Amino acid sequence: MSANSRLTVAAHALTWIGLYQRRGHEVATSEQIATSVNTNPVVIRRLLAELRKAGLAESRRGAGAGWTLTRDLASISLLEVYEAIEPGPLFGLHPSTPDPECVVGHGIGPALTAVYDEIEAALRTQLAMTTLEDVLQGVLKAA
Amino acid sequence: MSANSRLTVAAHALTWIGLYQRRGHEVATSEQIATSVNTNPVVIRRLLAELRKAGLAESRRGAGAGWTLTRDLASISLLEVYEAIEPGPLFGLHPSTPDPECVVGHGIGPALTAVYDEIEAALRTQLAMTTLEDVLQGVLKAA
DNA sequence: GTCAGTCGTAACAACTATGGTTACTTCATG
DNA sequence: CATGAAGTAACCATAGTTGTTACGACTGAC
Repeated sequence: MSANSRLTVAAHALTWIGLYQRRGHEVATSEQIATSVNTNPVVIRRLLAELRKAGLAESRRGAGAGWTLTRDLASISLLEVYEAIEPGPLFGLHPSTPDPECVVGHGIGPALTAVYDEIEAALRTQLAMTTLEDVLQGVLKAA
Repeated sequence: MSANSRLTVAAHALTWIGLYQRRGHEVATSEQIATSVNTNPVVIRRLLAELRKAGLAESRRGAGAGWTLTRDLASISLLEVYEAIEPGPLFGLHPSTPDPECVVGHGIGPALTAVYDEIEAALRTQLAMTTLEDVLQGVLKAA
């Protein structure tokens, strides 16, 4: 898979809004964010719309419109961002149901599901350990 | 999406070969494996070819041809299988280089890379904890 | 009320990855 | 030589991601 940049762009956008608000601005426009991310504003709006569904961002319409965070950067973990934008499980099972007559075909699904569950739990634990405030601090340190 | 079933099919195929050999057979054909996985033999051959490059499987041609494991199931971890078939990193960075004039655009790459490295390390640690023998035991227990 | 600016969304194209299928070649053993 | 299976190329279909254009909906400023 790979080349899945959705988490990167989402973290970038939220961090950008957070820093912008911290500097005294009320709202950030999708065009401003898109300039920083180097993409199209619609891409930003689509992604932020998913984050809004998860309660992480809000949007205002009309004149002087734009995006705001609903919470402080320090209270948003990468896990919340990940869950807001990544629907499916990390590893999928078989495209077609394997042969139930075969011992392996019959038992491999449950066996792998147990393993995958533990792996995803570890992934989530790791994602939960980093907040967007941590990301912002990393950004400022790198600058 | 995910629907990334490559790890599932690879683990299934290797486990199947291992059990088949344990039962006294010398080689397993891609058609036999494909029947258990419920897919096309070419799909199995393509995937096993990648595992052969990684040194996990071997193939014999000609009459009486087929596939064998190079090592015991207990000595093959899911991490080795994963690395043999998943080329890229779990999370990608930006599709286009973000704005270097922007503080966030400039620093977000290194900041996220550090985070992603830790996450992948945790994923690999978890994958390394399970061997194909563990998978086979789970399969037999489920049956 | 009008206007301007911005979000909300649909629609489309391009690209990539995955999965499935057919067809043909290559090879080694009996 | 005949046979059975791997090796591989060539497609097709599907789905996800990214980028783009276009247009409607909304709201604050005037």
